[in-house]
Amino acid sequence: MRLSRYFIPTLKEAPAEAELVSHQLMLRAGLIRRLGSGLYTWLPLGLRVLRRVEQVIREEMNAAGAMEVFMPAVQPAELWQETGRWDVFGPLMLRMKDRHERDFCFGPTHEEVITDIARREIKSYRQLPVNFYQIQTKFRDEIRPRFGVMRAREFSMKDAYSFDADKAGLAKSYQAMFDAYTRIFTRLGLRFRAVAADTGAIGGSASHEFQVIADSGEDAIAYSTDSGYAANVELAEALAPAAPRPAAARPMEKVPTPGKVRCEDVAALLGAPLATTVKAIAVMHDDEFWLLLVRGDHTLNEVKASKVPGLAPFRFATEAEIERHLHCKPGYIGPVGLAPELRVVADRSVAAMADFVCGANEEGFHFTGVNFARDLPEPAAVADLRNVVPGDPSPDGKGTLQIARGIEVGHVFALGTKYSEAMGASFLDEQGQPHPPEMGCYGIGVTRVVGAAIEQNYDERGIIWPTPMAPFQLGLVPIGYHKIDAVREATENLYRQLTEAGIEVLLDDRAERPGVMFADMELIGLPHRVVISERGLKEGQIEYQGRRDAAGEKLDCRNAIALLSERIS
RNA sequence: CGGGGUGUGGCGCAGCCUGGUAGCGCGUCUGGUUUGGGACCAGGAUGUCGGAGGUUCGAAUCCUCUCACCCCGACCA
Repeated sequence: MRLSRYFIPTLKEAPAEAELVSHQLMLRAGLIRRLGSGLYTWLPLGLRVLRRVEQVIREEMNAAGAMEVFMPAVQPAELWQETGRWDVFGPLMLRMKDRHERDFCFGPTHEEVITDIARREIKSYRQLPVNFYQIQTKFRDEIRPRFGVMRAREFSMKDAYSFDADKAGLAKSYQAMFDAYTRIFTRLGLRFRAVAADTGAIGGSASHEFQVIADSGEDAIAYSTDSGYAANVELAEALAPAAPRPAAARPMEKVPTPGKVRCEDVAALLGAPLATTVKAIAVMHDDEFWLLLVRGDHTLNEVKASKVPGLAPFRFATEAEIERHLHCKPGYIGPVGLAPELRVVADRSVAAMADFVCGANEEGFHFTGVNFARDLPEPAAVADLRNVVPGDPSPDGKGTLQIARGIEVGHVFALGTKYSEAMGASFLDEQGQPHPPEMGCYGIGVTRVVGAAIEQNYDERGIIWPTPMAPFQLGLVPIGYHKIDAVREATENLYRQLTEAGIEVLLDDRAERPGVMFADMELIGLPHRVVISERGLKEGQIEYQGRRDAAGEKLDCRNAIALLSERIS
């Protein structure tokens, strides 16, 4: 490709709208342009990268036995009403009406559509197992689109759906996808980790997220220092403290804490460690008022809280509700002296505390030296309610946990029969008995992968593409292309030979100064660069430099093609 | 949805407080000189100052409404 006839609108300065490095670089390198909030046009260079990612995905999905299909982006509401998700999805789903006033949505996902195919077409166990995938544009009306293509509203996703005759088959299909994903992200040159993930309200037997490790990631993942354990913090279990609760040693006292609303402030005022305080979090389940207790230095994990029997779905209580039930303003509430009908759930670490500090249910006062059994009843329920923190013991008993940030680029999910049952899909087994197929679904955020790759691979000069994703393999930079015949001839010669060798070359044949060409080439991040100059040609040499190399290296013109082919393949 | 902020040429910004009819850098176009790290000189083009309404002799500037975009929050007892 000749740069003079190609379209790569690079920018010296990053537009103010971009905060994340990958977003800035994608704009500066001329990969994308924003159309509206969470909506991006992929320009030619960006699209080439996207196609590269898709290619790797297709190869590995096909190798894993999945078959590509292409489903409609726009879906009729009736399908979603069958599974009840027309109402469940809420404002995240973009809805529209056709000329007949029929309801449609722009598909945020495709379980309903593929299950509709399955119930029409899959009638016999002989047709199983089967796995369909597509690469499709999805739309999710995110609360807050941000970070460019990382959290866009319209985005490209590879989604696959497996159908099996039984749970053992599903486990196999799931593993096959897990392995395929591992190969895909490995081939793409990403540093990633598969982590156990929450199965959420959907249930199911297994779920893993594939997280690209990056400080800018929106997800927190916990991993063990000494074992393979890794899980999304939403899911990572906080074990109960190993030591039993100490005996009460101090009397309960009410102390004035005016204006001290946060645990940190109360602890500082009293000169007590934060870990000796307890915060009470008021939540509502319908009309029931619940108090959740976590240690002052811990934070509530809402996913875990929603797994407490009887609590889901819950929301945080309003100030008025808190005053009605506790006769006290938020900031001073606590578990002592509660009306018996109020429900209290203590985190495991709170249940092991003695002589702790908590709100006195009286504005401006806290209690110190509080003890279960003596000053208040033992908590009605004890559960794992908190987010793990670095240094917690690993749930598998090996080592301690550390926390890293990750960008979720893939998610595999064992669904079971939720959708097949809801939509009446069934097949006949060997005995002629009908069963709903066991389903799995498997997603990869294709557009997000591009952003995530940049987050992991850039320097002060620009992008550094992992080779399998690079839009071109090699950039050819002639110095004096338009002035010096020898340079132009050598360049054209090399360009032709490299192209014939199957290497994708971007030739910078613009009449630009060398500095501009170098800067642009580094910004767009091609892995290999060759410079051709008059002075080099006189020595019979050209100059090669890898994008990560500190300096160039001279190659003899006569065997340059062979040497370059070797490096690039 | 709540809070904050920003909309001025393709990009980055100044001007606004204290009204007088728009400016800087980059980019872009033309000519010339340059040519191994984002050149220099000269000349040029590009703005309904997000939109609507109002105040005023006069509005980018003041007022009202509105739209778009960005950031933060939604972990709080």
